[in-house]
Amino acid sequence: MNIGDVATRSGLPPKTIRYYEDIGLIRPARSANGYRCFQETDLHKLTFLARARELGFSIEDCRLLLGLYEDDARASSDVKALALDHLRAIEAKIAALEAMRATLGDLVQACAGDTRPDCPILQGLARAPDA
Amino acid sequence: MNIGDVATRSGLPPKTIRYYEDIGLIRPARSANGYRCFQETDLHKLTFLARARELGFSIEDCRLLLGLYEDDARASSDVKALALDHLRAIEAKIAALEAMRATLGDLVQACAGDTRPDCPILQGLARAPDA
DNA sequence: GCTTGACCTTCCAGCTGCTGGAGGGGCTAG
DNA sequence: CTAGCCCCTCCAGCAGCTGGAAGGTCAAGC
Repeated sequence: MNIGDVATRSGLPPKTIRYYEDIGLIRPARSANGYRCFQETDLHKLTFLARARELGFSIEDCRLLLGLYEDDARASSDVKALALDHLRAIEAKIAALEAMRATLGDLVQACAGDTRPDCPILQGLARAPDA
Repeated sequence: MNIGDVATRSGLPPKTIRYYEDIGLIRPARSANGYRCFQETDLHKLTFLARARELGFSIEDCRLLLGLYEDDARASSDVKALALDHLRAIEAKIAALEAMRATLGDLVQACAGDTRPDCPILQGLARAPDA
């Protein structure tokens, strides 16, 4: 398979696939003409990567996950620990965003949104956050 | 005031303040020795920026907000529109993260997390997302 | 007067995770 | 034999800083 085929099949753009090779996540073979020549296993790894990325895992996490994926002697506890850490990070991000939403939502609601210059949003930004 | 003072008072690192000058968000005066010389108005702008950033506004949004902040003839509707757009973006991010949390949470719960290699998390990543 | 140390300056490089584009080669069909 | 699509590499850039090098300045203490 050429890169275009695995791109279509994995859902990842060719550029991204080249990048993943660059940073050592995959090591596709090469044809005589220099084209990357992907096997089914490469495709599996790419779809695995695509899904891990969709779940928000960092590239370095993906590297570890891929290592575990390929290691038949892995302990599922290692995978779970990684996933749990990431889950906590996601939850922290959600909490931070929800705090933003709450504050911003209040400000937006307080703002008349008309032609006058008075604006609680700007006032809120200029004032101390908890004042 | 020197940069260290405004850094302490605004909560922004000196590096960030220099960066904000670089990209034209602020224009502090200079002392004879070349040091940046901040007025109270600069400090106000910096704290404004710090809070806008805390609420997740992009630098370009901050630039617009700062322009509105300084424009006595602004219409609050302009501010509100910007804030509302950003609020929608935050909500979209929350939704995306909550989808991740749900999927990842299910996988984590299904995983025994012991010394055996069987791992629903890895299986989930290898399998189609909706399959 | 001199040193020490904290502060200030500029500039360049790097982080994440791609993405766009330039400049060039290969391959297939008409 | 040319058109058009695919492939290649390499370099630059996005956001929003952050770290570090190399050097100037200033106040305090000896």
